[in-house]
Amino acid sequence: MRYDAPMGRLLTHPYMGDMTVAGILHALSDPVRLEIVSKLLKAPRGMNCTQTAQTLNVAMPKSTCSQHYRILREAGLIVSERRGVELSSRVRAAELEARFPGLLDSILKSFKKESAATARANSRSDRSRTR
Amino acid sequence: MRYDAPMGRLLTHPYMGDMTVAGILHALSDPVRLEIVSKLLKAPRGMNCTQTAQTLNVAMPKSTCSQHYRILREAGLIVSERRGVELSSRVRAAELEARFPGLLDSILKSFKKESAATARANSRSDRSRTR
DNA sequence: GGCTATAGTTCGGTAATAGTGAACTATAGA
DNA sequence: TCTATAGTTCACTATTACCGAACTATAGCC
Repeated sequence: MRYDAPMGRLLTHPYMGDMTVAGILHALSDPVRLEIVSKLLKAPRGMNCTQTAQTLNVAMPKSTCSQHYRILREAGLIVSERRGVELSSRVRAAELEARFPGLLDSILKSFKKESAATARANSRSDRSRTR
Repeated sequence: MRYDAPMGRLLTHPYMGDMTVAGILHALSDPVRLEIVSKLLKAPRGMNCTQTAQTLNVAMPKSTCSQHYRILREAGLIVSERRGVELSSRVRAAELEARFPGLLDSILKSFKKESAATARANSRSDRSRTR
């Protein structure tokens, strides 16, 4: 039920029809992966592991990053293709939207709201600490 | 960061402010729990473990059912209160909607769509098997 | 071709989490 | 108090996650 991706036998992506809601929610049930997907959506040309790990300002071993990408890929959320030495990934936004309309948007909207609230809370406690 | 529920020291529920998107998605990243929540939403007076296990037409030990409820409860998705000998749970729909507008609806809408598609596929293969 | 550097995957270990039967706790009613 | 019902907790096994070390793939240079 899988097909080989353009870059060869290394990576497989599920068909859209094999995606499940539970699978998608599991893939997104981790703050790091939520962050990755939300960053990928803003990068029209895709992003690779290394770039992601840098922008995430969380120290993350590359093996861990690779696993996060694998989980997202196997859930059908992203496609990865090789560009020279690196692997560029992007969100399968149109396909996802066709299969589960509004789902990803709604999740990322909530996540954005939560992140903003957390950031506000942190900056408040920062100020109170330095006083 | 928790408060005791009305029925005593047994069950704790998180404050709404402690809910996280990742936590909610994790709680819903299981088809059984998605089913439970969707059934609970249709039962205005709440439902208990035993009823749930029966309507789910999946053989499920009560310890497993209890764990599913615990996970949903700890993620903030449901509240449980004692009614005599049984424990009645309902979805914290209004609070969820206030904190993450549209999130639960959107997830359950996708799940419903997927369930319908699966049911159609199963009935097709049933017919072809009996021919 | 070989050599080196970069990007990422896979492996192997340990740690955390899930499913489930058995034992236990809580409530209601006779 | 005794019994029945509903659910939780415990203990065990099995699956999954994290992360460092080793390995693979590609590109560029000589």
